[in-house]
Amino acid sequence: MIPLSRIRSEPEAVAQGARDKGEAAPVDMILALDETARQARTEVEQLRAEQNRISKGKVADPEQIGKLRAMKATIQEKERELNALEQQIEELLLYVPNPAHPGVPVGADETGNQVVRLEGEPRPFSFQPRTHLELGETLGLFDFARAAKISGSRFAILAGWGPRLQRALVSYMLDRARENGYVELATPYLVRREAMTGTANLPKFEDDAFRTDDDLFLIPTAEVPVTNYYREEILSEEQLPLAHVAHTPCFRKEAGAAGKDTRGFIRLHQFDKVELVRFVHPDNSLDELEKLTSHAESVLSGLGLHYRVLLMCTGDMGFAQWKKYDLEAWAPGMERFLEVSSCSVFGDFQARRAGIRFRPASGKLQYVHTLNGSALAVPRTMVALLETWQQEDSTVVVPEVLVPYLGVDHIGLDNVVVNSGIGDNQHPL
RNA sequence: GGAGGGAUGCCGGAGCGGUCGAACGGAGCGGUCUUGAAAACCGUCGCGGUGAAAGCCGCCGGGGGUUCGAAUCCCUCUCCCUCCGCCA
Repeated sequence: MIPLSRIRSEPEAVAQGARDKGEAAPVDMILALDETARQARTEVEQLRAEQNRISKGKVADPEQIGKLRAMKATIQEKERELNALEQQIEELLLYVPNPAHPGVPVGADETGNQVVRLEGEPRPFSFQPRTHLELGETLGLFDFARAAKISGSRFAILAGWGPRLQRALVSYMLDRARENGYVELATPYLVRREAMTGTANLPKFEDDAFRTDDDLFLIPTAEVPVTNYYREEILSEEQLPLAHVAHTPCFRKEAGAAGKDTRGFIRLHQFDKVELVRFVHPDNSLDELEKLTSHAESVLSGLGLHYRVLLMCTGDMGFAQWKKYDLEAWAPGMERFLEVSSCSVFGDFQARRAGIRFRPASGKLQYVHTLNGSALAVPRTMVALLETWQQEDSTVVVPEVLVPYLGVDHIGLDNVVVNSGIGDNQHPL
């Protein structure tokens, strides 16, 4: 949340920051309401001061009591007006986006993003690499038809080696994060409205989330429960930076993306993700973003995947982000880069909404800065992995770091996992 | 689901209609002492708004009400705890 004081002191910068992101900030409306509210506040406070002065100590004089009684009615009325104004301002403030850091390139859409670096080598192929869908067909990893039967489109069922590969990836990612100093949390997948507001998924993006009858929301990312972990708390300066990792499913309506990636494993209503979250001192949050990004990257390089790092431009970085990198892994079968991670720093934007502060050695309480990044989104990582490490016979070599987790060094036709016994219902081979 | 109890500053914990922004303890900060540290002692110490400052205003879980006056009384919401029931 952008504090009202900042909107007063630099309204044009805030408005421009919004425009750069392709959004409209209700800055003028806020300023107008604020002007009215300030006048009302002065009036109320003066009346209050008067009231306090008179009623200091016990009041016995009936004349005074009569006067106070009259004042009370006036104050109550004015105060009601003031409260209404303040509430409107608060509500509008929630719709003001976080202006990007000055170092972020201004751009309208993904064409404005900058490739910061390219890492690893695309693996050379002596044959035409297949897509993960073809590989999955051969190896019996996915079952989209039955997923649709049960849950509709954009859901996936993993089968055989599929779920095992997912578990291996998740374990690897979590262990990686722990090595990098992140304390693991296992969180609820349903959260309250306040938590969604804290990370700025609400109020503006309510349509993107699944909501229950009890006004709980299925988390769109572990960012929500983990960032809100320290909600309304005052941390000590020595605790910073705090780093947490969580593996959760993520639920997204993705209403805006209709018609894009409608089939397969790339865009799902539910997918697994390992998320890194950092709570840091405001003085070094930009350095912390580099650190966080490198932690996410270490998973990709560990898996031997070719990837690129993009600095997102203003128009493609989102409502709350201050600066953001995307990590995209190369999928040789599909011949495209897949977004497997977004690493962002939010400044104090989320901390203000969630009330996460710390006590500096001297001076007033300050808001922490928050960061988060996927490390990584599991399905797309799996796609890049399968497509990268496939062999000509459609088997897949398991990257060395995953072998201890998976227990085999390749996924193939010889060791494919099938049902057996009565009522045998084999996956496609 | 049923019956009770509770929510106070960074933390613990008093307060139960007026001088309470809140006793007391701990933590923190400043100091005395010490070669240094610990202990002990002294002092300081809630958050936010507004203001150059003095000050003024608000805040005792959220919202509403009673009253000249509410942390204290009433209503309501949220959360936590205890007991019973149900349940993986």
